[in-house]
Amino acid sequence: MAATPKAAAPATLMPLLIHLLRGASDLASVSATHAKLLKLGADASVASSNHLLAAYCRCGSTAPARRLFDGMPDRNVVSWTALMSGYASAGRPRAAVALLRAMVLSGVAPNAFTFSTAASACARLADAGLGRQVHACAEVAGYACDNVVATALVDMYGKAGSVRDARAMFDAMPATARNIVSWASMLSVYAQNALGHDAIQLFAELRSNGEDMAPNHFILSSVVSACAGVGRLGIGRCLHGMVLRHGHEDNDVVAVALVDMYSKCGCYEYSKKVFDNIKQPSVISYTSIIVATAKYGLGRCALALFSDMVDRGVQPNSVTLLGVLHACSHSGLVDIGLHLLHSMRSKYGIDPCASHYTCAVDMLGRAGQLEEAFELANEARLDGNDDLLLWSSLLSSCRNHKRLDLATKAGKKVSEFSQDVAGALVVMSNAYASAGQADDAAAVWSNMRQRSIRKDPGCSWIEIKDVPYVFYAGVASPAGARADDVMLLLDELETKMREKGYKGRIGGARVLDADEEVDEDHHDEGKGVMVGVHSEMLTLGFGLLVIPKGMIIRVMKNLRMCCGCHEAFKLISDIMEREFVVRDLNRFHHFRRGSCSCN
DNA sequence: CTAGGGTTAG
Repeated sequence: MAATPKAAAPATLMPLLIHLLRGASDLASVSATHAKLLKLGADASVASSNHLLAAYCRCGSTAPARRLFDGMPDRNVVSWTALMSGYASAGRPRAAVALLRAMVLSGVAPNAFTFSTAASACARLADAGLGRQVHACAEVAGYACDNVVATALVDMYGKAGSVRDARAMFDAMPATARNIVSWASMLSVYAQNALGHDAIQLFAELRSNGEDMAPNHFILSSVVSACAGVGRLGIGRCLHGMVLRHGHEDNDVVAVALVDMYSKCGCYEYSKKVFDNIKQPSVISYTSIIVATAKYGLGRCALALFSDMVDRGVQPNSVTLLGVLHACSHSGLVDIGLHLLHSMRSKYGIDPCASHYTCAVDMLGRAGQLEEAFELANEARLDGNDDLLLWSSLLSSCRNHKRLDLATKAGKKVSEFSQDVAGALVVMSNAYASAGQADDAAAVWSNMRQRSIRKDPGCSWIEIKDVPYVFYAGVASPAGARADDVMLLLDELETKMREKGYKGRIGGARVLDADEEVDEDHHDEGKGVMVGVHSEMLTLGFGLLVIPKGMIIRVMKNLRMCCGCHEAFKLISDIMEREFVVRDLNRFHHFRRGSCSCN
């Protein structure tokens, strides 16, 4: 019996169909091909429909894909997976995961492609619960040991914040199954979850037993960003070298990670150099250099970069505008900042959100325009945690400007929240303490103790020959930190500083005047809050001892640097004729010749 | 038909 033309058609049309669809990246040409196919009267085989389905999904058109899918008399695992992947990449991950259940119910067995797609949809949702269900299904179906599925699950657990599960998944993979993507995924899990030290350590493992796996741009960008997070300049520089050796310097993502790393390690000049080498900076490239410039207190310079960006036709996003506001805030450009806040919708089509308002309120507060700050805070009409953050920041400003009346108002607002308010309460306590109301300060502390609220301990660290040394206030120094020599040096410095009119103390216990690093053991009921030597001071002392003259001493801190230490650092830079860069929670201080870049 | 990277106030 001769083959009917209808049966022959798909076989002959298939290569043509694939060719046409491969070049079709927009809805118009995919539907044109679809129409042509229908006109030819070719019977829609499952394979050709799947190709069409995938083409619709590639150009992000899930609606026609869905219509096609619904009209298919037969659907195989490829049809289901193609549609699932279409939903996931079109920003509808929930619908994608729902398809997994539907396909099982309709009697089609998922394969490795299906499970990895489903896992990646759960990653987009950052939903570990749903992800765990997908993991269990994959396990039962025998696909959890497939290396692509396992890697997708590593990524899913990481994006959902379950770092331990991600690592367990990674560890369960046989060493031979771990390829460059598996390593890159695990590294990015650490980097994205602020576990820079773990990322750096895992990278070292990859280097020592990953044989022939040369680090690619995915790995380099993750590890560079891990260095940025923990301020490891030494490793960061070494990675920059690898980037150049492996020819990844033109990769935009790697470049951004380097800009960010240098800026967070206190090397603004290097950040700028890397940025200037980017041929066509993206929004993110511009944003990262604007944020870096802002953190360095170069507000005008940040604004110039911003207008440069707009002139070049690069559309700012919400993060960019936050960076620009931040720049205004830290350089006292209040009017420009407010104008930006109020014109961002009309000029750039971006609605100000909680972070923009908080930044603007902080800007007003910093400038001492506290009444205006209150007004804006009320105008913002935020809710929940956003509102708490905004009022806590305003409370800080009131305290910094010694406006106890307004601080009480803001403090009342803050205490209405039943959430973790440790930071805000410390600020409140210090507001009282600096206003000389030690009893009220002590009352806040005992209230905190009763509610068993604790604050993260402050710590500072420094990198010596690629080894980090971490110091805590009032706690034994790390091994090799020469604690006695450090204390001796600090005492000597204090004497010299006295001669220059310094009134504070750096060597012994004293009244706390900063909103951080409270060592409760030193707390003396009713007499004010006492602390030992601040961690940044210990770290600087150690740095002065071991880092040769002429080299910049780089100190990192997990909280904000306190005013007392800030003053002392300025004097010490003059006395010792040294330069230091301190990176604290949110900015840089470059000390040299008795002054600081932050003014 | 499948897995991975960068910027975010206080």
